[in-house]
Amino acid sequence: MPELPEVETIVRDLSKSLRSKIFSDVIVHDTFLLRQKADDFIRRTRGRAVDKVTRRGKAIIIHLASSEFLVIQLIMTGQLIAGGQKDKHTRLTFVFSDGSRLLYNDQRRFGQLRVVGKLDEVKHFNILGPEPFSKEFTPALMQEAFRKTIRPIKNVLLDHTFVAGIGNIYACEILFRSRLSPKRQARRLSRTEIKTLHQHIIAVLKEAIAHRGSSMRNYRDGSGQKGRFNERLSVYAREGLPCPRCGKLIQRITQAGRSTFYCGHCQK
DNA sequence: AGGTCGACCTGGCAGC
DNA sequence: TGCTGCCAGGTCGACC
Repeated sequence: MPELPEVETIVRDLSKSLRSKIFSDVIVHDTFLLRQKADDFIRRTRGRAVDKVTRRGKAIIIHLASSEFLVIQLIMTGQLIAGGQKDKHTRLTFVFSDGSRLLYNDQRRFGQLRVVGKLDEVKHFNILGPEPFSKEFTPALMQEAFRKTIRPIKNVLLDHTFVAGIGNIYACEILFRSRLSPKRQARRLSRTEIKTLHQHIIAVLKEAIAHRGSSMRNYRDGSGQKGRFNERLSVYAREGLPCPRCGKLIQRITQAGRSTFYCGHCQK
């Protein structure tokens, strides 16, 4: 479900709404999503104060005052909703000492939650590439990564060991803005094209955050609201509609088992 | 070793 | 209405 901009929106909301709250109870309605025994998860959460909330890639990290971390990966359909009514997709209910509640809802049950003492206990974090807004994510680093692969550029953008946080929606949008065909081999990109791509990765993600992310079906922010960026999508989920730049029809192809949307006329 | 594919799970929607 | 098949924002492991 959510990519970097959606998770960043949730993290910013939670940073305010959870500030110095204390987990007074955790009700596990569905143990399937927990990466540890439910009693261990509850024991390490209950009674703990929230220190701060951060993000790594598409994962939400709630720093507990106990120096442990509650790591939440929403994967496809996970939602964290403040207040609201429990429904059939509510998998956990977090109760705070001031009486407020935070629901974890997840239609497809792909989400993962765990409490760890150190972040490197989460295997996923150890293979994750740099954050796109970090200093280390540079055109030079991209060029070095591209040199080593024969894959098309779309597949490389989706590879979280290359850069963290980009998913299918933003991979398509970034390539559209960069006027690059998703089928181009990454290693064939020129220095100038890589620089352009680098700029658009950052610009598109920042713009999406400014619009509180994109809501296709399930994404909601911490207040249960939809994101507004999907109104600005140029190609994603727009097969057969006119390209906003040239008017030719948007095409859909499959790459590495995922849908790619692009304009065959102005993405070269 | 790099790259692709299917599995994971649930539900919405189109087509018949 | 009810069935079938396809599709979905991600990640992981099996396999070539």
